[in-house]
Amino acid sequence: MDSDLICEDNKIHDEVCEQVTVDMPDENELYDVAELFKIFGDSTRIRILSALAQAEMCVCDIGAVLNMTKSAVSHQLRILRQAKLVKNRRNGKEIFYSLDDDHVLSIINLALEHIKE
Amino acid sequence: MDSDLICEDNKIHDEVCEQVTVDMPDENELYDVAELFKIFGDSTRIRILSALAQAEMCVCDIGAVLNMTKSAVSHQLRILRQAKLVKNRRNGKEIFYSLDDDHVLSIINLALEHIKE
DNA sequence: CAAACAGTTGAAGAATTGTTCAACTGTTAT
DNA sequence: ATAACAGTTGAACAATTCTTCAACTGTTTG
Repeated sequence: MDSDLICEDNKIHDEVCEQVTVDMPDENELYDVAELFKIFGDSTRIRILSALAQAEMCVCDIGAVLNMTKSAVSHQLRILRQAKLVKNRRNGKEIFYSLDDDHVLSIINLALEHIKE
Repeated sequence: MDSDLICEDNKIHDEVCEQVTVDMPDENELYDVAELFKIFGDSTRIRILSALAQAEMCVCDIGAVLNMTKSAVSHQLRILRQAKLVKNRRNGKEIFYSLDDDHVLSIINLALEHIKE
């Protein structure tokens, strides 16, 4: 990872590298962005979010709509909850989930647009 | 995955489920969106894309800026290439990479906005 | 209080993924 | 032609991740 790195000595390359290095967004921000995308990067979770985009739903019903066990749904909902992408409220035995933020949908929709090309 | 599924017989639930099922986006589209996000969901790739957002660069220089081996960079570039997120052109010994599409950046930037809250 | 249902949780196993290493291709310069 | 450099590739290994299963908590109802 040392002798393997740099192109032959070349001022133009060095200048570009330095400029890009300086202008790079904050390392931690990029890390957080990647973490966010990692959560979107699973078809099960995207399907859950798409379902919740249409109606507040309980775990059981999400499972019914997506043909998954309650357990599998619950595991994914925990991840979505920790990422603050969904919120929930209890009503008797049932726990209803909904999107936490409209931002979530705009990101998915932007990606959907990109796909259709 | 059968007896585990549906809430107690309840017309309201059934109606919501049916409506959501009908209105769900196409299964394959959601799958493709998840695949796209999966590619964004790695900090190495996000860093590469962020670097390329600022300047066209060769593999060596990307490695220098991000402190990675050429091999690791190349492996990730292949994934980005296959997803049509970056394009390349050869110039002598060097191969210069750049973003394939401005769409790419708007998705990342939207996510960056979401992060900052 | 006991049964029934909604939901959560942890462990286990399979599958996927990212990096490294070594060997390879392709281009340039001596 | 051969050495040197830029880049790619496949195998191997470690690490992460998703689902299933079984056991658990919490709430309602008989």
